[in-house]
Amino acid sequence: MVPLIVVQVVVDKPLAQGFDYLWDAEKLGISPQIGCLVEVPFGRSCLVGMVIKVSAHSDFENDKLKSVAKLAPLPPFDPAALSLMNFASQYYIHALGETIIPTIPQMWKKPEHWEKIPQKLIAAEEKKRKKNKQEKSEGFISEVELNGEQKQALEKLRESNAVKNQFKTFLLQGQTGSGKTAVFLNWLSTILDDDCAQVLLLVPEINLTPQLERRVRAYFPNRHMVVLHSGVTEKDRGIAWYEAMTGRAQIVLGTRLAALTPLPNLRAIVVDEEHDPSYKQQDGIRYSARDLAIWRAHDVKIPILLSSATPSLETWVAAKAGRYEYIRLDQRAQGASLPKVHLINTRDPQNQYSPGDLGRPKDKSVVTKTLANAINKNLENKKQSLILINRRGYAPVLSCSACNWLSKCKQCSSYMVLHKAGALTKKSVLSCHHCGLANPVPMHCPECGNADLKTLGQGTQKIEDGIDEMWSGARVLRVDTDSIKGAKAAEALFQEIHEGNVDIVVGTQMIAKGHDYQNIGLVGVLDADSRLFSQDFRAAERLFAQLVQVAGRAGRSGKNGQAGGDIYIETQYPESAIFQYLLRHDVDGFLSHISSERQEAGLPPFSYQALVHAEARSLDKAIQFLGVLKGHLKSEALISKGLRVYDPVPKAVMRVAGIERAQLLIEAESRKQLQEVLEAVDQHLRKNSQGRISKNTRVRWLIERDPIAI
DNA sequence: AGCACGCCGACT
DNA sequence: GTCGGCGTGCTC
Repeated sequence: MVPLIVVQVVVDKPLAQGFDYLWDAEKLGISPQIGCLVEVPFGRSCLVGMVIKVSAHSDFENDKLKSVAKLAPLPPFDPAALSLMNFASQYYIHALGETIIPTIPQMWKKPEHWEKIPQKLIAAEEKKRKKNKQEKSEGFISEVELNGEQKQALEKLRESNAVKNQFKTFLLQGQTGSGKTAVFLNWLSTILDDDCAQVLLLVPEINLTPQLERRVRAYFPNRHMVVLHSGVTEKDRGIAWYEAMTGRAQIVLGTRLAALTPLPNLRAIVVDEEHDPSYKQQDGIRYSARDLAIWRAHDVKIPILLSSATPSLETWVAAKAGRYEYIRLDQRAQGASLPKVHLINTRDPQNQYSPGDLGRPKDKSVVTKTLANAINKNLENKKQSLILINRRGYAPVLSCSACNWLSKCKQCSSYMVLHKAGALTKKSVLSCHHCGLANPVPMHCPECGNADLKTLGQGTQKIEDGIDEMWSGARVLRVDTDSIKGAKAAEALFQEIHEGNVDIVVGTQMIAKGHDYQNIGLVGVLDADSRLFSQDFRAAERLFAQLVQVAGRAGRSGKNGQAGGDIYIETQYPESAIFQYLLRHDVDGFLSHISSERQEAGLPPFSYQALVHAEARSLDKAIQFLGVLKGHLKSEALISKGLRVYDPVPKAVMRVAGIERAQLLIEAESRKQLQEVLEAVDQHLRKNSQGRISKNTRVRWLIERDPIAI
């Protein structure tokens, strides 16, 4: 009698349990191991799943057990990868199968192709060997070129290398141009002296450019590096992931999705621009790649470095409290100087055009006179200007001058944005940025028939038009997600800027991310006020970080003792604290200021939050559903001291694509307390749901831990 | 989640 | 008579 081998498998379904299967060792070739990727019959179809338990018996009726159909040609996940998955699943209240399976590239989730994979890998290897020779690298700054401060920072980091198996979190804080990248790349390169070691370098969802990739590569000419981000093709991603999880790739450079890649020989992690909101996954399992990276470093006892010019308050507070080792770079490397910040009070008539002014445009100017003069001067100096406006399209709303009609979206509680015809779009449209609905632009008001429709507000297109008109001789380029279709187009546009074929760039925040420009003399920010008074308590923190970042783009040009650039911010509220700290480049002052504000209000990082999201056909149903949930928590005495459950409220954008949305905020004094209540919420909701839809009310729900927007 | 089964209304 | 609505239950 052959002994029974039973494996427990989790699949990509919102089911908390695993399912038992028989393991036919003869058919599958080897004995089962935890972490194996398998194909199993499930219901009437087949699914890929992961083995999470191996045993000799099953609690399930043994004669109803099915057998594992296939085994992937993949080594099992290493124990650390599995413990990371387990942690993420518990912490973010997400089924284990739904946590693991989506992190596996598509290439490995097609059992019908598993036989062919070994050949594919060999072919890819061949192809790469040929290509490898042509790869360029640039931007290498050797250790001897580092300034004193950088050397000291590197020394501190290296001290941690000397102690094996030690978890330590570092915060490397330094303004743009202080040479943070050179410090951590030199650090990683010493860690990679060990041939087996793997390092993970996380970067935000910037348009990962060949530029950045080349720079990292320059430091590790003899090391095997892979890149993982959404722009990498499925096939390349599958291979890169395989090389990472088998320990062959020594450097893994990637965006948040790389944070969940198994790395059996991981020795160090760097999270660059650690404050960046794109580290937070916004659908499926809503994890923070930065937080998971820290947990991971702790779990496998390795150092982790968080790097930023404007750390998140969470990180900054931890560093101040001594929980993280705090390393500062306060000088600017390579002689670059800080940009000068100018606040333009838009309410001051001196800053605006008056009727008799020379050079005044026919229509209302899209920029203040003061900014226009600065742009003029900058043009004369043969420098490029960057104009920032965080609004795509021509105008955010279309309105009727006779009645009160506004271009509201039929399906959402938001307005449709006017996009004018251009190089990429043949026709002008009214488009909803929430549901994607696009309608032709009406010639007459749909309500009263009036032909005089007016635009309200301004977006990148309108600014581009206005700038074009005011500086007809200048070469103007617009950069936003509308002007960039596909990563190649992006690279081409940035190339234009780098080569100096553009005088004025108009764009959204995306132009400030990740790119080092050499000839930007001026940055103008047009819509800072729109984010000054937001409902979201983190809005100020985010705006400040973005402004510091764009300011840094201007400063870059101040190399070799030249004057740094200028940043002009148009605002009605120049006296507000955020701008005053920016004026003095006082990052710590600002963080200290919002830190005490948060502490007083009991907000994160001085408390821990979670949201329960609810979606339904009617808002009442969603609110009621959350109200009932709150009632249940109360009646079961789950709301203890130190825990606050707020009243359910509609979401900021209440309706999207016809679905009404509400949320319930839960706030706790400790992580443990929050964990307990969230597990109770999950259990209770699960009991009355199929998947994530409540049985009787048909409300779809979702728990989100550590939300970054409320 | 996805799918089958099952029990009630307006239709070729 | 049946096509189809979605309430309920199951997936090893």
